[in-house]
Amino acid sequence: MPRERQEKRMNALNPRRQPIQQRARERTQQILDITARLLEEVGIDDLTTILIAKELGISVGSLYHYFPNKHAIMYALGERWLEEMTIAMNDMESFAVETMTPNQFVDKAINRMLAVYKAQRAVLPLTQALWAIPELRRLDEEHDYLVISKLANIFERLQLKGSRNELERVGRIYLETTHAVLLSVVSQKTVRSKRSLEDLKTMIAALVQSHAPGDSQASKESDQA
Amino acid sequence: MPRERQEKRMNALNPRRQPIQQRARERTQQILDITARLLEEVGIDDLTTILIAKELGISVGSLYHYFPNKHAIMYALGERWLEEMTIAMNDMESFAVETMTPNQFVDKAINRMLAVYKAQRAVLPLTQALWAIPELRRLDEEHDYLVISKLANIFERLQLKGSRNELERVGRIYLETTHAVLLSVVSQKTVRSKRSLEDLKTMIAALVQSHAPGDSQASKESDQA
DNA sequence: CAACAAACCGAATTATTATTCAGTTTATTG
DNA sequence: CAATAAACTGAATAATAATTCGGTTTGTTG
Repeated sequence: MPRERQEKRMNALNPRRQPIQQRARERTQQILDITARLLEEVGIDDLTTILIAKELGISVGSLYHYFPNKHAIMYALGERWLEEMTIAMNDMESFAVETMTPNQFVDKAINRMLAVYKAQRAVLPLTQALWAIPELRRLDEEHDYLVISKLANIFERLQLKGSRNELERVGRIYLETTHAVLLSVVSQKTVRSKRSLEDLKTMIAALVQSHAPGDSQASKESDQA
Repeated sequence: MPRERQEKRMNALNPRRQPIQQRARERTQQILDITARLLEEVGIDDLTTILIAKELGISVGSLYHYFPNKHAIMYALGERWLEEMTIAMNDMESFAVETMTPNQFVDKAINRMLAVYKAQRAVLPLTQALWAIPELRRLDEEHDYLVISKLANIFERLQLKGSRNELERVGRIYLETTHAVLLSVVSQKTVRSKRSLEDLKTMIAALVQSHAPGDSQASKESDQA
């Protein structure tokens, strides 16, 4: 019963075929690489199929030989991103969380996430596109779900307080904050970049700490009294 | 020497005229209101001039009577946003910062910022558009500059450590974090929303604290030893 | 090397939208 | 109530970009 590739949904967004020839397999990658570079350079609005083709030195016709439409290329880029993130989150889950303090976990986890952001080009326009283009929205949601649920798993192992629902809410705050600040971090020069990364760790550590047992969010409350 | 309106730059993005008749002044506002609503509902990509006109019950021609082009409408929306933010930042600057603890300041400052985000429709698509559309980029930069420099002023008054440059870097982290999390906050229901707001305050408080004199970022370092 | 398929080409087609403009209606004013 | 300007109309135009398709070149295979 050969049905390896049957999980594929959204036919209109998947590559036309699994390329037969070596050359073709390379082309598919080239298209994605060039598209990522152009996305970074010119932004989503000026990213046209003609531009991609020209930059690659092939014709638009050839481009459409590999992808059924423009969104399919973006979709493939989004899948790449999601895969990287999946690996990273699995890495995090395999940390010996139980033997770590929350701060130790945060330190390692943020470093791991930073590596993903550094490796991937065009993170900002890509993630914006995943949100803005209805056909790609599902990928964005999958991404968020992945990160948030894995984080919630880890939060449980760290013995944080609160229901599953609550831990997932904290996961979203973690995600949004980390995403926003890492975008700054990767665009800054070394010294500033390093300091901003420290700031991020400080903030996320405070977030996690505030949900640890034995913390009654005391610092703020007492001030307000 | 009457030259009231001479600060206007970018003729192509400003309204065609200061409307003479009452009706017309209302129209200008209506256009902005409808555009903001549609921006929220359909997103930037499906926001067409025809749609705006139809939704308002006027013709495209009329739309162009008020604004020279589509970007000018977005630009006006961006200006509105920038004005709100300017008022908010001035408010913050007028806090009696010197008599407050950092945490007290953060509490009030975040509340003030939340009010801006709650009052404005379509914050996410609007800010994305300001970033993505070259003609509007200047507004985005003005916005960032406004917030960051005002924050840096306040940080100085709070006696935070570091050069002006460093305080502005911290201002950016403050801005990015607050923006990202407030977008979540305004989209959540009451209970979750309230908790996320608390989380934001916790994180920002930690950020500010870590730059206060007498703090050697001890908590994280000691853990890593 | 013939036959077949994979890759490729790029001009032509299609679709979508912003923008214009020649006129019409509505308000203001002397 | 003319006369003038403000508001308005919507079909026509212009520009841009995605997508198609008939045909060519290149690679593979028996």
